[in-house]
Amino acid sequence: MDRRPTLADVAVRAGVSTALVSIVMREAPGASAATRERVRAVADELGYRPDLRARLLRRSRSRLLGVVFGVQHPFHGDLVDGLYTAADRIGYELALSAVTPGRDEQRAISSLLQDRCEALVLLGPQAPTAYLAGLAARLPVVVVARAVRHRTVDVVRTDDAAGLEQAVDHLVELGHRRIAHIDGGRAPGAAERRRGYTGALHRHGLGRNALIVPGGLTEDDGADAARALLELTDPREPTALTVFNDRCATGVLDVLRGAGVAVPGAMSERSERINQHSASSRSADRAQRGSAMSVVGFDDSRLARLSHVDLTTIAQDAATMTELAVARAVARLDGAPTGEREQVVPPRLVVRGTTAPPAG
Amino acid sequence: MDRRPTLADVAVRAGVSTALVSIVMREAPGASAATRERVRAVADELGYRPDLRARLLRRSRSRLLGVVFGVQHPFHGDLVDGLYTAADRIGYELALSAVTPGRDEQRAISSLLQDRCEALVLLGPQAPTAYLAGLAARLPVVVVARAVRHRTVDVVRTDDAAGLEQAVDHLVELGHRRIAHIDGGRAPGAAERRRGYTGALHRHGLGRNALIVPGGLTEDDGADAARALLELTDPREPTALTVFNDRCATGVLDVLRGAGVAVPGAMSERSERINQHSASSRSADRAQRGSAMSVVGFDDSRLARLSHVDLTTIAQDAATMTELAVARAVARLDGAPTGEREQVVPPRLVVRGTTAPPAG
DNA sequence: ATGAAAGCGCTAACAG
DNA sequence: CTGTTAGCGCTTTCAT
Repeated sequence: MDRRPTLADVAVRAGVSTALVSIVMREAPGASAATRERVRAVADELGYRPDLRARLLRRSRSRLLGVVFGVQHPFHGDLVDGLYTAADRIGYELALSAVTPGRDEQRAISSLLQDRCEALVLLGPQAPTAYLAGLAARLPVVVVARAVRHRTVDVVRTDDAAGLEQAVDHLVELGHRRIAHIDGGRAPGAAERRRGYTGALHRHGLGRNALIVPGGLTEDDGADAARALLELTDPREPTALTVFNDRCATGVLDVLRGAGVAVPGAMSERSERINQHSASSRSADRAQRGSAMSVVGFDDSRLARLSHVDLTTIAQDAATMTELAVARAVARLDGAPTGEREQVVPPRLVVRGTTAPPAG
Repeated sequence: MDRRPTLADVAVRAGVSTALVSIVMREAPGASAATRERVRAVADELGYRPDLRARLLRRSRSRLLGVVFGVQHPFHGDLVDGLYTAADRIGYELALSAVTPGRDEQRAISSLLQDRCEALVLLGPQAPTAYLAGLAARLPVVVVARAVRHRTVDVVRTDDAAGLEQAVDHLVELGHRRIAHIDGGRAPGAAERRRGYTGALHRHGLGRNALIVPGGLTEDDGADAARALLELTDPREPTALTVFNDRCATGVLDVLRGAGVAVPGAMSERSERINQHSASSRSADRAQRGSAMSVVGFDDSRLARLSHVDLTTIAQDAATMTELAVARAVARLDGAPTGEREQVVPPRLVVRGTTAPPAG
């Protein structure tokens, strides 16, 4: 396997200068149609591919956006997809750097810095604000899906509070009065969602019924929270749940259904059967009374859309968010005047199978 | 925000030549301790970071490995993690390129080619063998988790057939006689796993009971397959299932449990309750008879390890596979003598909650 | 141990 | 329209 062909190789073979080849390859103006034709033919024949690194090295502007994402998070997958699309549209490349169990955020960012990215897009970063601020002093930093209050850091996030208000409104409209929230702890967005939940409950005069159960952002966190909920012996025992995110909601659903608590939706066949037949356990009591538990998630990740999950959820508008994030990063690079540091995208309620009026 | 510091900036500030700074930054021999100290101090002070692109451009060898992965696949996340570790250990960098709903494999590979990666590591690629072969003519290509029979393509994969044999052995040992397989269609590894399943059944003299249900690699595929299975009125009605992968198994589990079919494991509390109370539907009949369905997945992705899933599964040894993949890529680059094109890693049965002896 | 100089593959002025 | 030239930031001889 010999050396890859270079611009010079193509130039020699085509009998022109390297500059001309460069022009043709970049589809820049300044070459005759005939030359273009010939150069392209030779390039194809040689299997020539421009060396991006050399190109970027030479260019003052690298047109490279660094992206840090969590390899575990389904929603990050959706965001990465959107980022590719958005970057592509305006001729930017993406450099991906993953946060994995064995590779922390710090390293992910650090490697991107070496790649000469012009700006950084961080998906739900864990790093403290101070660190992000330090980073932003070196190059434009756009944080997605997390609130960061600092004047040098751009933020694109969903209106988490509004999302939870929509969720609560939906449930109240269905007739629910006792609605609990399984929260995300210190996860990005969790505080805002808690706030939205509490606010909405008060607005509906249900402040007394507020109940926040510690959760988290993984399925296991949801499972734990659901188990805790099942232990609850309390007049405020809820008929509906708003859950921090879809992953967590999945865990909740599994445990609830596993414990015989009816959850509306695709599985209702089973639920009905359970409702017909009494049993001795607490959760069966619940079933016996004909009660059911409605569940609302957050994100509208692919997870929620699965037919067997069919989760009512608050959709984050990944397409818009990624579009804004890329646009903002580029605006900073161009020194264009920009508006607010923080861009808040409205969420959207997606009603699926897991919500229904309370039984009884 | 002014220009990032370069080698030259550091050199001037430290009062030495750029060559010396280069030596210090690379920790190469040829500089006094005092100089090292001073240069490093200045570099830190300036926040200097070597430009990877320029470095790679100059170096003949880029020490860059391109990785194509599917942003949707949890198991690819595990592999990426392992690849980072393996590459890191031998001083290679990784360039990640994602396959997303809006970005196909072709583009993912193409962008890596421009990045001057020295070799490509493809995780479960969909591309036809011919295309991969063409690629391998240009640079070393290591395919992970898919069988490709071509003399120029390196392959690191799990012994899929052996994995399914282990799964079947485990179930037979528990006493199951009617074991069905939900397969992965044309997904990487699916054919081998089917073969392993069929072979193992024959070995146990259960060939007559073989039943292969069309599935796929997503949760939805599993859900569909499970529904099809529930419709089954057949003497061969199984008491246990081997499923193409963990994702698919998750869908299967949800539908089975939703239909009231007892599956062993964390959820058994509910299952027992159901078993006590008869109902009219087919699946309830199944429950009434005290039957249960054991389920075995494949991959041992994080999904299987979730407490509420607790899936018995065939573990792919991601750490070993990634280690081998990187080692092989580098061996090709070094022109080192290598062994077989195909390296097959043994899988390992991980018994968790979803398998138990057949009821009755 | 240190420095000068060449050049990796490409683009951007400028000259013709 | 085409060619020449000068670097981008770094590594690597080869001198000193």
